[in-house]
Amino acid sequence: MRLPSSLHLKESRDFARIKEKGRSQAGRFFVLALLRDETLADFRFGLVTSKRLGNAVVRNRVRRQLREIIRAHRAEIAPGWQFVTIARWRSADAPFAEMEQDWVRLAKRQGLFLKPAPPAP
RNA sequence: UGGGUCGGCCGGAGUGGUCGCUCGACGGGAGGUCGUUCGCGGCUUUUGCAGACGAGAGGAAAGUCCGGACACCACAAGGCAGCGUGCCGCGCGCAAGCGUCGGAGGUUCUGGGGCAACCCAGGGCAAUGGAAAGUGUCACAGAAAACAAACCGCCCCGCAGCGCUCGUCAGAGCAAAGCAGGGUAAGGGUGAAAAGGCGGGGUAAGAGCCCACCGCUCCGACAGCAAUGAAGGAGGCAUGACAAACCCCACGCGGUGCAAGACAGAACAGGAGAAAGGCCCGCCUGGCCGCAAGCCCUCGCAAGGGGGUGGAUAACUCCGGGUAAUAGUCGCAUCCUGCCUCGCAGGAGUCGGCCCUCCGCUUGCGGAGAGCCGUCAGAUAAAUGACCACGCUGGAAGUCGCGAGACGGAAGGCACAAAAUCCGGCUUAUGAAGGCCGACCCACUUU
Repeated sequence: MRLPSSLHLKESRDFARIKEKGRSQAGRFFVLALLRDETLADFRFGLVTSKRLGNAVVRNRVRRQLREIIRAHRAEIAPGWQFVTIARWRSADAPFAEMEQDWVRLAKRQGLFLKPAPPAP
């Protein structure tokens, strides 16, 4: 399952729009904010890792781990969503399995997934 | 020679599996075009491919301290502001800064002396100008913390009078608790720090109030290149700490940084502002650019000058991406040389692959060399990795044993930190093995 960078949200106004018009929910490690966009054939995602998380190395690692989580669940994500995942400070040194669990729980509760998720491959 | 401890420098973390990201070029598909023997081929453009191949963070990429390349600003004057540096000498460096160098003061530790304050010697440490120019801060505790302070205690005076003594029973004297006023910084207690220390005199009690010694402050012959030291003299003692808070002083510095800047891009102008200002330049002085045409007044023979009116043009600033373009392009990717000069060619080097020759031998590995092919980090909400297993380190529980110990292997740990135009220097952070250098200690050997 690939995850090219063309799915990334890059414009700062996209982030602002999701923050302003979308809904959000906070978990233990992340905040998930999302907004419907029916014109999209697939989905778009953005990541936010603030300086509160740590230095550049820590921020980069959390971003990569988040990309890995999203990549692993790409097939389950319903098309037409724009969503932003904001890393909270606790995620700086969290185990990967717990981060994934937290993100999946948020995604399910916000209806990001297509249907009851099939068992992970 | 061996071992150990400490310090400095170099070094920059292993293996495999599954999956992923960015870039390059290759192949495939599609379009265009040219050729065609109608099979297809050449060139070119473009898009996606869960296509194959190759490459892909550092010694500090960090801090942004210094120097340079490169680009723009009007070659950029003076002052302020801002930024940087900060004991002295010597050496290196343009500078930041550096030094197994020498010295000065400070502070701290150890040893010695002293009742103590403090002094002497040795070692360590530090961004070590200024805290009597000014502002600010100093928690908690404590009565009081910076133009210091009276809680307890001590002392004096007054009121009061438990009670005691004497008594000629009239009274007299002493006098505790308590209350009011005052003195006092010796003692207690608090604190990181309590207004110099100790001894003596002195006093109602005390106090540099006075005296000796020690310390301190000021002046300072003289010594030293200097930091600074200091004979001597004066002063009863003032001046708590922080300048890595602002600040003051001295010295140094064109500014802005690839978000520079160029192209697409039309500039003989797309929109908005700007109603006289804008720029150098954050502020002032100074300078440069601009303040249109038209009209009126005025000076002048004239060219032209001055003033007013006028209007929204100018300098300048900001925004946008419809056309065009588009996940904008270039700048921007090893080095050198050449040019038919800006994208090609040649050469050199790095790494990888294939193959050949030679050498060593553990006989399938290591080393050397030649050839061919490929490659040279280039992201931009920012790729260069994620996960798992092994590995290294670590040694818990538990088991065995009288015990010494043996078996056992859990948790934890495997750094600091990520390019952002490029190069050089500096500083700071930091992990294993291993290597080098220096100091000290111990043992042995030789002289």
